[in-house]
Amino acid sequence: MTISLSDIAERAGVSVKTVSGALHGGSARMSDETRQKVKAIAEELGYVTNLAARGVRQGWLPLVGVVSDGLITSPFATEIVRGLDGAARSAGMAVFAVNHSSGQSIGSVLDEVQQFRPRAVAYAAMYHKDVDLPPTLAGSVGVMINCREASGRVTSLVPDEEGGAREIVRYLLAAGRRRIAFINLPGILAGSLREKGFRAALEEAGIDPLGVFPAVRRSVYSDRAPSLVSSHVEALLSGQRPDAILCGNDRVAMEVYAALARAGLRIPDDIAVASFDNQVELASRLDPPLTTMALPHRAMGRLAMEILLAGQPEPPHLRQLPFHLVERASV
Amino acid sequence: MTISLSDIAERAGVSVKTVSGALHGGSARMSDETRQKVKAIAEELGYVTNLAARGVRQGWLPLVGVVSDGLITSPFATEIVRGLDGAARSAGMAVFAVNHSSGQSIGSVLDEVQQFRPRAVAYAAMYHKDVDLPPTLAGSVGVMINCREASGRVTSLVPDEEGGAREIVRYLLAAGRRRIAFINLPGILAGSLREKGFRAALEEAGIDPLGVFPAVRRSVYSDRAPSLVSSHVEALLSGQRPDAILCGNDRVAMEVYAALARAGLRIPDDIAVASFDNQVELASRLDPPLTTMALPHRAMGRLAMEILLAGQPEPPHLRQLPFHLVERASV
DNA sequence: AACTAATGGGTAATCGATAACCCACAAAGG
DNA sequence: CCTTTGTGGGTTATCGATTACCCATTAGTT
Repeated sequence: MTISLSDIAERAGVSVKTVSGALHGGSARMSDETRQKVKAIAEELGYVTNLAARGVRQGWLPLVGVVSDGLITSPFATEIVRGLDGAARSAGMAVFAVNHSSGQSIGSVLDEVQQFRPRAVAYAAMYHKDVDLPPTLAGSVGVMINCREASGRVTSLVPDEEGGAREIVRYLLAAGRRRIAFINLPGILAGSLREKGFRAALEEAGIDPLGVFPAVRRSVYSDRAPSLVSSHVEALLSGQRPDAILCGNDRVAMEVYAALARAGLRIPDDIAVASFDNQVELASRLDPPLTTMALPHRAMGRLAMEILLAGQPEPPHLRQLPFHLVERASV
Repeated sequence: MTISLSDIAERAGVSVKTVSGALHGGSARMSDETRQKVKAIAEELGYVTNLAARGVRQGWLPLVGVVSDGLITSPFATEIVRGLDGAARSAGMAVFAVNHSSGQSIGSVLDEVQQFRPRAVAYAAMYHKDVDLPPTLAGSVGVMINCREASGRVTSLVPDEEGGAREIVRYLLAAGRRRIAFINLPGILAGSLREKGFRAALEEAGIDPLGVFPAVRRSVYSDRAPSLVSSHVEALLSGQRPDAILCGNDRVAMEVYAALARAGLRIPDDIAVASFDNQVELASRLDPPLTTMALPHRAMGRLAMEILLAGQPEPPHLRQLPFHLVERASV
């Protein structure tokens, strides 16, 4: 029971193509009078463009498909969508997000998206990782976000983990800290890259790292299992006490805060704490508020959309985007 | 350069309609041989259904539009989408999320969605609130999620705040707690409804509440502003000490934990702490893990989709969904 | 053997919007 | 006065899939 162009045409006493031209074809030649009349009638009837119909003709819908590795759930991932959405909107496109649940193959999810004939498709990972796209599918994905595509056939946007780690360590050094420890996230790509940056920054200052510890996350399903973070902190404090602890993420920092509080140490006077993520709700509410490196999620989203919608695609490459230091009171 | 039914038809030496029947019309009468041959060729050519084309004919695309009040950003809101998505998937529908940014009118966002001719549209709020849908638009929204529609023209699904509060208080009472305080969230609908439940549960047990405090959130933009939560806790401790503190959400609970730690009190031995939200990342990581009432977000999403896709719509009504107690170690 | 019924499949219209093409008319130029 | 140019707008084909309708063949009935 929706209104179509022909309803408007009939009512206005003109042809369908004239209505189409008046409403959508910006430059279609036609008297201003006709255009106004058609627009008025369209408005009156409550006409809403049928993009499906246009899509058949055009061969695509004004959609950009975003296949994400798991549901867009984390606060950082949301930032990716925010970046994508902003850029898409200004190009008259809508973002169509589909999650790649663990049971499915990438191919089947991509097919699911392709059914809607999107203008372009991106693949986004929830955390920085390596992703293998089957060779046949490389052509249907325009950009990989927050992950490195192994074959190099697709442009990938990732955070510059190494550079980010270097920057925060330099910042700690500039603040006069010398005995710096790193409670890192184990077993993930970001962790190993950051460790490289961490060591490089200390090396260039001629300082030895006080230690790099893996922080095992406390599983959601075993609430009673103690975290390794506090034992790492205790180990650190029992030796040559550090004057700064760099944490793999804000949640680790939260545990570090608790452990330091138990030991009666003040932040940042006795020990500075810094981390990665800038999970605002958490970082800004800790006491003292946490200094942390914000991931370039929004920028990755925005850039991804620009690449997707650009007429002339660049040759595939890996692009590393810089972190952004958020200074609060913990250093 | 995509494959269409006619490409397959040509290759198979049959008509387009036969191909259509073989691939999509499950019950179309046709020899098994033909069907298999067509399917094989479709597979070989990598055919992907063009939903836009089907959509023109059908009058709608297999999409359910979800207009959300701000970007789907909070972890709880994600649960709504998860619920919607699961139910949509099993009905062969995809969820098309569009965010209602503050600058836009609801009408214009709805039009934006309607352009894609979705099968149904829902409106979801990020936190429990009242929403006024302009009368003209009431017809185009099938369900309101996490908000109450004022006119009563649209079915609304909301958490049963009052019941949830009653339940957690009864739980505290059952655990032997008698002097219970409530550090609530001020100025929001959920807060006032929970307060009713809080008082009701205590009243039915013949116990006076130890106090209800509004907790002013520390603004993200003024990191240095002290939270009122800790002063509330201090006030509580200086009087007749409570044996349980119910918190408006997990973040408030986090601040309460910190304040109690400073006062040298143990949880739950000296004071039990409970709250609302079940923000898993936070609640399960606090020490001790936090007992909290989980919001029925996933259930609201699932039920919303069922209502949207049900053939026979019920008359509009307000439906309150129960919270779910997540027992951890803080009580 | 003729007639009905079922089966397999083709023809062509249709959905709504767009676009290539054509036509009628008026103004301008020679 | 005739031709050119431009302007406003209609005709009709098209995109890809679906569907109402029709036709041919074969199997089953009497």
